[in-house]
Amino acid sequence: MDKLHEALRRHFGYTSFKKGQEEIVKSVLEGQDTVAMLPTGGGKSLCYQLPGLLTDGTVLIVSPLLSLMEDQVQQLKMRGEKRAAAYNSALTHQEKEYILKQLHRLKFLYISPEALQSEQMVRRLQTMKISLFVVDEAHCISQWGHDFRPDYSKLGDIKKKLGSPVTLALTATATEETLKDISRMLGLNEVRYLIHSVDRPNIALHLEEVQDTAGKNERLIELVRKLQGPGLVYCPTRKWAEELAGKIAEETRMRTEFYHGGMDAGDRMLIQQQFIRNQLDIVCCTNAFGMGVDKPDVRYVIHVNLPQTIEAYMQEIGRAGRDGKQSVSILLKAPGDRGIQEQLIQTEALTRQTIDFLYEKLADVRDERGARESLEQSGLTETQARHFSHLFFKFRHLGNKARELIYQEMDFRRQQKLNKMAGFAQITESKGCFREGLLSYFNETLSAGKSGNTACCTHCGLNLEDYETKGDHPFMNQLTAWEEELDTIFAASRDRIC
DNA sequence: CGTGTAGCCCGTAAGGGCTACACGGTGCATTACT
Repeated sequence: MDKLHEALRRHFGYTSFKKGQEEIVKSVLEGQDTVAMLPTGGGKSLCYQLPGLLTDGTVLIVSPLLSLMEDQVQQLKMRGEKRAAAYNSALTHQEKEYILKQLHRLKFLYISPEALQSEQMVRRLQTMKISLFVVDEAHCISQWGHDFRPDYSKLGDIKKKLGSPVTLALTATATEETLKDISRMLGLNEVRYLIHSVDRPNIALHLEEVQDTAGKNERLIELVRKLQGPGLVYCPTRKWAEELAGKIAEETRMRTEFYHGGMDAGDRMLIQQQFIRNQLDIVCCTNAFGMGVDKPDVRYVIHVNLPQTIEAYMQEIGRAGRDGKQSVSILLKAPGDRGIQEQLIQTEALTRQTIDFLYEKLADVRDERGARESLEQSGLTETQARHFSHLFFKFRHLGNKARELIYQEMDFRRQQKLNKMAGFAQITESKGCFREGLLSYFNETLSAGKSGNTACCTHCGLNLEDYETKGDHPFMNQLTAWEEELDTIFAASRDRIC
């Protein structure tokens, strides 16, 4: 047994790596900046935890969600690794101070891109040895870094300030364009790409045209009534998710809940846990749902509207069938589908005149914080203000060209991504294979062995009846005896806490 | 762009029909207050 496998066994208790892990571990241990794709549930955290344990210094992990950080830290602690902590706004003043003091003793530090902007934190990190700089869910850099969470685009600078430690960016789904964007934004030069196919052969692809919104809702009820669950229904708006959940619950009596970013953290956590523990049949959600939800047996994912990007679509349908069993994804489309997404993009966009006006207004502003305040006073939303001030400071040194660049950045990027998604959805008008069409956006071709696979897509002879509930029980996921018992225990302890 | 709703008209009154208008996703952090 070589050293690596020996360490794998000793620290994690595994005798072999999962697909793709070993390459990634070796790559970073060789000191190579690496951008890697690994299927969700494929054991991403091991890819930095094992190298971290085998080298001196601290592993710094940038993570997009507070809940993900908490999960990871807890898992490490449960495995007996106490030198792990998360640093973010969920902490009190005292806790933050404590972590800053103990920083050099940590093996794994999880942090949000925003918290990593803190000068105090950076100064402390500069005095330490960072063995590995990790960006988890690295597609967020490209997906959010340009507008929604600009601090993601500043990770490259931070990395440099920390003396450019070995960097590892991890994601499950990214087009070639996104992978390049990630490397560029992180300022990686000689980067090694460890890529696998984004294809998930056990997820059948079905697209279906309906008349209008009423038609979608009607068809959806029909589908969830028949399909074997559990399932996810992705909706474009919070309201739609709530109404659908109500309607499904009423008409099918299946255990249905909704989930979106407007709910408080406790409710969100509860729904997520219930879904994972098979106490719900269906969750109607917005794009807020999914990251960090590692449920193996989701049998279908239905979209009642176009997602905004192909990558979002991939991520979302990819939540089905993690156990490798046959699952199905269904996109219900209707003529005016682009409308909502277009509008969502537009509400954050600014006109040329507004940009000119605001550009003048910011002339004397010194820092981003001041800029944001001033912009919000001018009536911009929080997101708009952050986006604009980010672009302002990025381009202002270019003088006259700056405004034009800001204008282009604000308008086009997201529009283009939506165009591609809408372009893909038009595939129903051809006779082509959906899977081939979809993979082409990732510069992939369908690997051999597909012929005769009727579970591929609508145009390859997919039969939705194969995904319907069979057997006597109208509801899936009847709890087994021990699960029920466990539940009573949990419920009891929950009551005590409340 | 599409949907839902508030408010108006009509005028036996009630409620149907119309127009105008608002609204729409993703999460970090931070603040001053009860």
